[in-house]
Amino acid sequence: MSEDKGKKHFGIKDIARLANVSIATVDRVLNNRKDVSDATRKKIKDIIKEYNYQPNIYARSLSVKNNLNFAVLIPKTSLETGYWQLCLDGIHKAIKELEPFGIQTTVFLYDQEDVDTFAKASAQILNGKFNAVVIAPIFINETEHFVKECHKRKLQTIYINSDIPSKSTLGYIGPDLNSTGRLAGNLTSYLIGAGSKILILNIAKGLENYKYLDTKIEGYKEYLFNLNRDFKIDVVDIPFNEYDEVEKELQLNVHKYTPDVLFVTNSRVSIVGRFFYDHPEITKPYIVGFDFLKENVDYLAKGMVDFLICQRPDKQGYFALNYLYRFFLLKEEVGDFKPMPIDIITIENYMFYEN
Amino acid sequence: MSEDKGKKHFGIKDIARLANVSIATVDRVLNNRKDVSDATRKKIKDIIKEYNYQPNIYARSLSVKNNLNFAVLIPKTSLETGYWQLCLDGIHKAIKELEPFGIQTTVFLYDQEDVDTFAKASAQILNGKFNAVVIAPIFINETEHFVKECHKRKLQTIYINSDIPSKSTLGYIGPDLNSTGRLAGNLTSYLIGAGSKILILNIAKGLENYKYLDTKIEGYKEYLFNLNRDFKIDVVDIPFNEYDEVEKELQLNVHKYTPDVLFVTNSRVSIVGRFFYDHPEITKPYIVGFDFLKENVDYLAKGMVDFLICQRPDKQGYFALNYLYRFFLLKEEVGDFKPMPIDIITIENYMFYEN
DNA sequence: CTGAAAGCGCTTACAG
DNA sequence: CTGAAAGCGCTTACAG
Repeated sequence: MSEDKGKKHFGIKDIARLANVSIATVDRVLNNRKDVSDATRKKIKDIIKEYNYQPNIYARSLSVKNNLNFAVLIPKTSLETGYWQLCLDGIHKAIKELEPFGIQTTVFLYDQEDVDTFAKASAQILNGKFNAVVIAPIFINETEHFVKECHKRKLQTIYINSDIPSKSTLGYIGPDLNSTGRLAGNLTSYLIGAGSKILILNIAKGLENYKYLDTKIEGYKEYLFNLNRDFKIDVVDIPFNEYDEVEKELQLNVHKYTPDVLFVTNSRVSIVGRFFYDHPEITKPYIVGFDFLKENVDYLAKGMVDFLICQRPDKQGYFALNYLYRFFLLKEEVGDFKPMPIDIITIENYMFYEN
Repeated sequence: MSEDKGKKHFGIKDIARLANVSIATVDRVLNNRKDVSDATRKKIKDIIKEYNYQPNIYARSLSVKNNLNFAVLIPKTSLETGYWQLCLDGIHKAIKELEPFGIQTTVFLYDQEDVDTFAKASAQILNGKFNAVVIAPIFINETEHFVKECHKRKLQTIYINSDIPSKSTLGYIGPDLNSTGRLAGNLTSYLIGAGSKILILNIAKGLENYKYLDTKIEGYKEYLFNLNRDFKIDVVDIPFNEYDEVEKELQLNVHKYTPDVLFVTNSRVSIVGRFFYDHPEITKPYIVGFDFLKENVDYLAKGMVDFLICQRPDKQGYFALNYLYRFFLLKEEVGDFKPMPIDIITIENYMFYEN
């Protein structure tokens, strides 16, 4: 009926006493260093196991004088999307937590519409004295080139937000994009009957940079196709410009396709919400889109957007650095793929979403 | 294009040097203790502000010798529901993290079908030397009595999982139960057309102990009623017994009501999933229920359950203790209501839900 | 292969 | 009102 937790901290000193050695020797065993006889090593290991010794990581963080330098290379926040700001928020949270451990982190931001800024920033990183770099691989070829150079210099790499074929050393942390699409398909399937019309909307500038949208769309279509419910699915690309121009395109396509569901493949779903809000004369289809941005949530709250699928960019940023910390300091193995949860937000749970 | 983070830690020593005082005096100012002249206090405060001094909480945790004792009073895990096990998992995680700060936590488990066990455990807590207690207030009157006694003894209290009218000193951490019901209503509304039939199922032993289910049901009905879509809603209580008996009840009620949606108000939704899995001859309605328990997820994965609404019992447990830590050690103000996120899980995102 | 000592950035008696 | 010193549990040179 009651579980007790007692015992004052059983520390390195206690081990030393029990083993009749100095604390330095215990430390050597704890950190798997050379220069300990097998006999004492075994004796100490046994005591550690017997007493279930847990090191005090705070004491360790105090005494250890790390000199780790991490770099972060992600797109800068643009007016069009606050998505990367959320990611940056998570990164700053991690930076603050990591500082007491002697870890310095430098953030490099590039313009995702200007590959030169990526090249320049990545060159800076290569010339710096970094131990690891967190990369959002928007430019696939340039990233491939960059990580190759990193690996030559023994610089660890980790991807966030989307994965690419050329491997980083520490894997990828972010959503499974195919599943993200499948989830959108799953939600869509609950909204409409057999034979309904679905319009997939890509609203973006320079679509060539957004290969990962294709993965989402594949998952979406595949899921719906396998239901055998004879949905009519069309895909339309709309360049992201002034609202007025996007509106014109929306008007055209909505009239052309009269969809029952609109699936917006990225965080620009608020634009579509605004469109139907401004045009109450047009029957609103169900609308599914991405990301917990203020403007998206506004139209969710107004009932214009039905489902927002969220992949926690803040957590991605936070955990990317957290994994680096664990890799370097705690020597933990890190798996190749660290999937992020994929959250579903509606008008009835958005107010509790933030922590 | 790049944000720099530099500077070795600016510490209490640096402040002391700049202010021409000893570190003890700086410490006095930092911790708002008496016995410092206004002049030096101001000088030090200015330096702290100017250099944006951030204390190293790890160093603090090392040197401070806290003697805090927390108690946790929650239902024990029963065979029928792993819900409280999840909560306990989060609590154990927090206990481990809090130990290095000199915080001892004792868990008391009571049987939610036996009020005597609650009385006995709460008496034990009152006789102990605790500074605070985390309470899951299943027994409303007994909890009211207990917290009154706690408050007489200057014992801080905090509720988790569900709230009750008699106030704890540190508020409530958990879901907004009315919203939880509304969210279930919201999802339901996407599944069915006007005039559809909905059956609400309470499957529980000793229903009188589960007042909080009523709050969920209220939110659910209210949401659906306000849509004016002429849904037919019925509520049925089924005592929780052997599966065979529940099955019989289910069979009766499904035939009687032929619902289009089944809303199971607690975590016993796997039973309903199993029922339709075992009876493929009966047309399965849409099924909405609660909680990320293994057996529920199994039937979600099998396509028998459509939506699971999850209120993160693990996080509730973790954060309850985390709040106590912040209240006592960081002197943070804690709000009255700390809402938990309400998550939606389907067959397409459950595999990424756990962290 | 092993140990004594200093130090990480704080807090806490204790002495003045 | 103020300061010198010890100590929290570790790690890190340095000496042997």
